[in-house]
Amino acid sequence: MKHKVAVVDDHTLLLEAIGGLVSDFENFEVVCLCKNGQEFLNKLKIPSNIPDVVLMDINMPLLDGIETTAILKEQFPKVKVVALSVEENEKTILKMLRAGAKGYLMKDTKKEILEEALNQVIEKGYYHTNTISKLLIGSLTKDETEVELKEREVAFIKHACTEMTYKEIAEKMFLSPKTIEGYRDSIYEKLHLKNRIGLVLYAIRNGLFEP
Amino acid sequence: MKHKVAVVDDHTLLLEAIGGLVSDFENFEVVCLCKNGQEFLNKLKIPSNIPDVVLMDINMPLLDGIETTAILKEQFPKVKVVALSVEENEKTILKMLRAGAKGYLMKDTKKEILEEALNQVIEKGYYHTNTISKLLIGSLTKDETEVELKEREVAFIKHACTEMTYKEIAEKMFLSPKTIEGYRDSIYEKLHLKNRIGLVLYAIRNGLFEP
DNA sequence: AATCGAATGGGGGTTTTGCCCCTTTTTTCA
DNA sequence: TGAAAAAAGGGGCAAAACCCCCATTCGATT
Repeated sequence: MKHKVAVVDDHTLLLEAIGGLVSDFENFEVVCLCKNGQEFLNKLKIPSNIPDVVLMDINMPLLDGIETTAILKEQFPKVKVVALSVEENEKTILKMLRAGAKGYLMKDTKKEILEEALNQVIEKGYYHTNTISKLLIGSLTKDETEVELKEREVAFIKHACTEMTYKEIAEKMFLSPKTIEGYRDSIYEKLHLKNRIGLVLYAIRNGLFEP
Repeated sequence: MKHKVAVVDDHTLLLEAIGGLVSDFENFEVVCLCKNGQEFLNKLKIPSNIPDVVLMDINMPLLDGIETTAILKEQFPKVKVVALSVEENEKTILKMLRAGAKGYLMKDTKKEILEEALNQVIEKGYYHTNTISKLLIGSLTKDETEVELKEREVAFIKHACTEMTYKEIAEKMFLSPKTIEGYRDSIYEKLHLKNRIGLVLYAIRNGLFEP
């Protein structure tokens, strides 16, 4: 019997194209094509839609791949998730793996590798390329002090990614300029930043701000 | 007789998947799958590889879609290019169209639309969605004063997208800090920027700097 | 030869930032 | 309830950024 595969990706063309690719594989059949996590989770209410493996994009509207994977892990722990992404940064990949993804395929994967990955996920429960394995090992040694930012700090950072001065940001946030400077100083220390340019780049690289 | 299609995309999986999709279309056959513009242009030396239509990604290593399209337009003006991209900014789309692309497909295209686009490009010579048409019209009314940046200014901007001070940038570029300030001032005026944050955002949004 | 315009560099000013120190108020929690 | 820890706010200072106007050099134009 063929293993069931679902594909979740907001880019319709890729969704259909990858679906087509998978349906050519001998051991697999496509049971579900969805444009985002929300739609996918809804479809799982019909048992015949429940797949063995999900090929999941990370950046999606409504419900992204990381959240979807986390919810899936709770509600359907047997369903394996293979992340399928087009250039992501290290932190995002790690988040996805922590959320419970059993595999991670990069953009430049051949279809034979995709088939191999699906087979391995079914048989061994996971599939990781060398690149991802190294990243995982690296993440263990790296100081995982997981700097966390407060709600107000994140709001401030978003404002800092504009041409406003701190005084203007203070007005926008109904706070004293001195408080804003306080946010800035503590953020700089936590994140080892030297100036506002560094802060803007941090915000962009970590998805706090979309340029 | 079937029309010949080439697909050029650095993401192997997408390349193969889209190739698979196209080869299912009735009027089309895939003659060429390439990972970048360089490889594609090389393959055209063999006449049987010359396609009627090229589905071309924009962001590629070695030779990107815009340059490839421009070269193709010179050497093989009969070959139609349809850009196929995953989230690009307005300016990039316009550059691609100016380079000679006859169509532009966005990420969320259904395969029926892809087939329709290919057919129309063959028959009418072009295919544009409403979104692109509006963008084209908008680009005509918009003040196309095409602010152009000098070579040195672009180099400076790239350095400005780091935590370096202007003095440090000056050292890196073997120039006086005052010259750097001069670059900055003239750029701010040309682009109507208020401060360095604005410059960084401009650089990112216009592809001068990859965050 | 005179002129123009770039590219480069400078003087001097104000504003904004970055970085110390500190106090008051509010929240949390043992 | 009382201590501790936050959040919010403040003073002051040096560095950096911003914004003027101006000088020199050098190659291209006419």
